[in-house]
Amino acid sequence: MPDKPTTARARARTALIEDIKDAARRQIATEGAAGLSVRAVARELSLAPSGTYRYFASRDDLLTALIMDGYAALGAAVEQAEGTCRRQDLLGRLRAVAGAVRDWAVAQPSEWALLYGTPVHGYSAPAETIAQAARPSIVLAGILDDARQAGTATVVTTGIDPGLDPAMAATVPSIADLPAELVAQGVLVWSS
Amino acid sequence: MPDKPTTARARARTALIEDIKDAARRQIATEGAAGLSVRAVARELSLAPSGTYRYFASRDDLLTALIMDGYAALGAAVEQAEGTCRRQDLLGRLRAVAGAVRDWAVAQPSEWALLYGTPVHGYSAPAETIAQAARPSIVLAGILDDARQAGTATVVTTGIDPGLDPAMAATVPSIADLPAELVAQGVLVWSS
DNA sequence: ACAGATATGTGAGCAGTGCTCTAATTCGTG
DNA sequence: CACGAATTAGAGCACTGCTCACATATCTGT
Repeated sequence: MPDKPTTARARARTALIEDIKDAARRQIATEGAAGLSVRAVARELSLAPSGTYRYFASRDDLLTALIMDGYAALGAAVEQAEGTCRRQDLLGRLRAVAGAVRDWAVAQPSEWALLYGTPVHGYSAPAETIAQAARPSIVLAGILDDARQAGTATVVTTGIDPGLDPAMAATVPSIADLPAELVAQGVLVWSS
Repeated sequence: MPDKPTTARARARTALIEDIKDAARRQIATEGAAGLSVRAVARELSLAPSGTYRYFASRDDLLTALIMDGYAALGAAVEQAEGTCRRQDLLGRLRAVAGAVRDWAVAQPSEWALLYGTPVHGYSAPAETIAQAARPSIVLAGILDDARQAGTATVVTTGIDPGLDPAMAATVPSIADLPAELVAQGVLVWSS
């Protein structure tokens, strides 16, 4: 919760942080996540390369911030889409979630690649990202939970070989179907 | 068909090329594709950084060679696996192909990521790679063709939403099932 | 067997990268 | 107004991909 009467310097700081992230996003869209250059961002904003380190401790930190923003945006989109459906309409909620993911992915391909593409370098997601990253899965779990309580667990269970994902299948037998659907969409998207 | 009486220099060349690729593969396995460093492989082989450029014109060229090798190996594995099945055993051939892909992917995760992960930087696959890349798909197409001729085209068509892949579905209506299966496996693999 | 052509390896050097550190400047507050 | 804190600039280190001129080893035609 940001205080309203913030000092001019603080406002400048948050604004510059946003500028940096925007420039970085722009650069990622054209050069790819691996081509993100702190110096290039600095150039685009006409400030010294070392200046950016006052706002992001490292290139990976910047990347993490972008990823967090991405997960938050995707999570919000998914939650919003699912919220338009009646709670009993399980299949509708499922389709809404899948559609939201797909729409978001095609609308922002570079962001999608950032979230679900092959990890960069030796980058490992910090702990604080998983909370945001889990949001779509939480929505999903909610639907499946309602489905199980309704006794229609196998509502859309397809012919996917159950042995494919032993871990998931063991915990929640009916979880394999939608991930497959999402995954198919995702791959279609980031492969084009 | 390599001539047997090759000159000593030529043999040294091909050997060194193989050494370079091996070192690069090793490095990719630990650092990721983005962390491939020409200088590092040069160090590992105790030769001058510029020396490597006698064998690969650029870092991207090296990467391309590794990708080609990967596709060739995967294609060979798929073809070999499918070859062990009787031609009439369509479902068996399908499972053989899917299993071969999965086994290969788990056995060489870094190679798999190299082939089907998010593209690196601004790297675009040269034309000569597509021939190798198509080999698994060709095997697949062969099975599906046999299936169609046998009149059992919908042998394993699952509940996957046909609208997901309009292009593919339009050309070959029954092609959507196995790719989904493969894709699910692939994502499971490279995400771990 | 001996030139001459050719392939190979070396080292310096350019432009770029992430990141650190020190010095100078600007800004907010007592 | 003056002091302390946040911000910026700039130099510098170690690394990257890549080019070039030069020396060396190897193959080839006579």
